[in-house]
Amino acid sequence: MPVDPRRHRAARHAKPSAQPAAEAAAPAPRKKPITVERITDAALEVVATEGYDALTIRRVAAVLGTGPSSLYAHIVNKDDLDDLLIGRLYAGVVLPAPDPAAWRAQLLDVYAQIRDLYLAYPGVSRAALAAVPTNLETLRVGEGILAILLAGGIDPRTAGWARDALSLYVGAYALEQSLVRRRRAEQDEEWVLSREEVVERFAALPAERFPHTRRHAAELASGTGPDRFAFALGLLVDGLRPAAD
Amino acid sequence: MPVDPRRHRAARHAKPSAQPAAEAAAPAPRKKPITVERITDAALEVVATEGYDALTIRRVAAVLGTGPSSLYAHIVNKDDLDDLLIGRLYAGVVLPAPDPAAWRAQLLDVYAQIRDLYLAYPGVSRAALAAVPTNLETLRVGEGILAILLAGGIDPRTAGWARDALSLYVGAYALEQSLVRRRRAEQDEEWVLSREEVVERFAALPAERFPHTRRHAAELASGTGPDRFAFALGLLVDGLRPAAD
DNA sequence: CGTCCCTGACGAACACCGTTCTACTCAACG
DNA sequence: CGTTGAGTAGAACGGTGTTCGTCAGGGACG
Repeated sequence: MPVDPRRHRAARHAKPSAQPAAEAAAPAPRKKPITVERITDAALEVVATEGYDALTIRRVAAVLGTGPSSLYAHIVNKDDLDDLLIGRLYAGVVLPAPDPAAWRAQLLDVYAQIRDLYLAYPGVSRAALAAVPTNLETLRVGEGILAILLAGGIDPRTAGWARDALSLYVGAYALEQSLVRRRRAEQDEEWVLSREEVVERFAALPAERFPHTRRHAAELASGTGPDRFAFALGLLVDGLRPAAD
Repeated sequence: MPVDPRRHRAARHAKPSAQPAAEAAAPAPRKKPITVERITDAALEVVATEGYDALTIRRVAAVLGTGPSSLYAHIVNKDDLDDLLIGRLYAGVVLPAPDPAAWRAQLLDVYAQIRDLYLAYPGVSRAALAAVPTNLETLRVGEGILAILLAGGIDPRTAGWARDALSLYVGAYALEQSLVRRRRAEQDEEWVLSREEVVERFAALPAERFPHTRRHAAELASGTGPDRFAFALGLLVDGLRPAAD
């Protein structure tokens, strides 16, 4: 049995039943052995250049110059690869030391980091939304966000729920934004629209069925992606009131 | 050319350049011809019973007792099938007559309908998040939501952005919820956890790296899905203030 | 009535996907 | 030197979306 990648996977998650985990420091590989490290690198490269939809086992194997079956000695699954990927991504999130005076700004900053990460790797937010929540790196970021909220005087239960809501929104926002950009990139289809076209099309709707969409077409199409992002996060964050001010 | 399903697709969306669209009312099909209607029915049935992941062209064709290629005379794409699906789903959403005195409750009611729809057809929210926003049925529901917000005195631009944010959150919520339920259904894996197990695992995290997650494990795992849904929607909706009260 | 033609249905096939089976290489160890 | 076992792969299986070429059948027309 080739070391059983399931064991490696377990080590990347909150431990089910504290095992000391047999230490095995591989000392000096000679040529270029396939490692979880290199697989993750290759996967990240694929996602960065071609988007998450292009992230297939075969594509990653091709980057490493081998066949698909070679990866299965190191990863369990495609799901496992996704897990590796978002672990690596979240490892890059820098968490501020919680400052009770600036908790809102700190929160917005961390989520802006996550958003930019998602947008830099188009489509990964899909994997992030589907990720098992016990990945150690996502737990680390979650702990950091929780720390900021608690420092802001938010009670623990509310903080946990707010963290959930914010994470869900950011994931969905990035997913939609990635889809829009992809559609814009494949502009061979006629389904991509400029802002003016959207306004025009809304304004052309039958007045009796779509009076408001018609009348306010310009306002509906207004605002850039980041504007809408800031608006939604503001709504969520501003609704949080420190307990016993 | 077999009628070109692209034309049918276009008819289901906000029109790009108002064409009268040649009327062709097929009067009396004799046996059981394949229609867009029947394809949509079959697709809905598959999703309801086996989830969105099981929705494949072949699966739908099998329900109709034919091969996969037969569908391509009526639909353009798998994407088109998704479009049909969410159009049908949204057609079932009932929109209240906007009441300025009850706009918050009306808003929550409509989004609860959408949430329940998504949860009744596990995974469809993925298709909904990816849907082209010009589908006529989604436009109809969007118009209804907009009407409620405007009746509540929200200014048009804010209303549009709020509608976006709410829709994104509801979609992401339903997606995550569907995934959780699916994982719970395939409990052969050890990656499914009861609430007690989650608390236990959080409490077992290293104290120096995860102090808050550890201490507030119970609060973090508290609350049912609907609780968290209501909390997040409350946060978003309560942040909206009628202009010039 | 006979013929044509066009529309919808469909089987086969293509390229790709995740995953598994099996064989093979090759360094480490007794 | 012989054995072992971990890591590397090639081939294959069953699945996916989509396209191609064929074919039946019925309405239109001479």
